[in-house]
Amino acid sequence: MNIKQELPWDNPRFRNWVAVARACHVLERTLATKLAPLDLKPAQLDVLMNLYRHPGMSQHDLARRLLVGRSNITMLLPQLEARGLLRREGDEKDKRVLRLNLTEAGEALLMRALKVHMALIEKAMSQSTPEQCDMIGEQMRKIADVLKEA
Amino acid sequence: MNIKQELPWDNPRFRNWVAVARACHVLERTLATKLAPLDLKPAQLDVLMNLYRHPGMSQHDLARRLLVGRSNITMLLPQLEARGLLRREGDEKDKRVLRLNLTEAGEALLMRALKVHMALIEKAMSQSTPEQCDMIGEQMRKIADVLKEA
DNA sequence: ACATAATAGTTCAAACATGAACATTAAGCA
DNA sequence: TGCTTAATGTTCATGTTTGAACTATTATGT
Repeated sequence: MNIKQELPWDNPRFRNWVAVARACHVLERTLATKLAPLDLKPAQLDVLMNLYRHPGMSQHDLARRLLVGRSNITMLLPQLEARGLLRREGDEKDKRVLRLNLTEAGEALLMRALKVHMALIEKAMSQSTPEQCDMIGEQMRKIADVLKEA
Repeated sequence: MNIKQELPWDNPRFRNWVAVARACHVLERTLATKLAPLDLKPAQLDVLMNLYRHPGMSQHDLARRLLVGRSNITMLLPQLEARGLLRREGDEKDKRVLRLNLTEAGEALLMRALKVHMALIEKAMSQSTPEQCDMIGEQMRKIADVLKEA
């Protein structure tokens, strides 16, 4: 009955996932400090990125994409709207939903922030070959899919 | 001068890292709900795990391992100590530091939580071959190293 | 030895995320 | 139609995380 042999730390999957979580954490914190000069938080950058790629999103859609609660979005958007980075306009057909769009200023700030974000990711992933990098992305997408049904 | 061609979304490294971040986020949220019956948060589990592996740690060491501020530890520990999961004892040599150790109850709860955590990770990583899994861990450790100097 | 630096931990206020309860609007169905 | 159910977004109370200022203790340098 050797308990230690059954410990997670002896399990490669466990050890390797811990490494993933740590890398994520470190990159997130680093991004936060690098974005500070732009007065942007990582969460806010996520919002801008998603609105750029999916103009006219509703708040609910945005919340689901960001994997956060709807109330979080409600608290997050007014700051960005007040800074003139995005617009919230009521949908004509469905008076419940608010359509979200970036402003010019929002796009401009996004582009500056993306340079920072991109540089950081380049630095982080520069150790991996393209094949390794693609494989990682592929596995991670599978993981997200598997866990969605959990 | 096609701006779109330079966008991060066309860059494999960027796209693949986004997948990593999403997978982490999903697993973290899932873990939180699965740990709820034990009245344990992921952050608290991290504390117990680190104290199990490194008995007698100081709060400062713990904070650095968890990539978190020292004040966070100060806020976090009293809850766990009040539940009898760990002990904080002053160091004899250096009266500034508090040495942290799990109690029996702490270890017992940790073992139960680890079963949950382990099962979740097994499920998530079951899609990857052992070779892929090891490669992912290796790359992630490199990333964490590279970013520490940033 | 003594003044200065650095370190460990705490406190506090502010920012942030969360989930439940709520109002408004839309959809489904008898 | 009218009634019930579902969906969108907001509000609010709670708990968490953070960073800066603070106290107490140890290290360093002259």
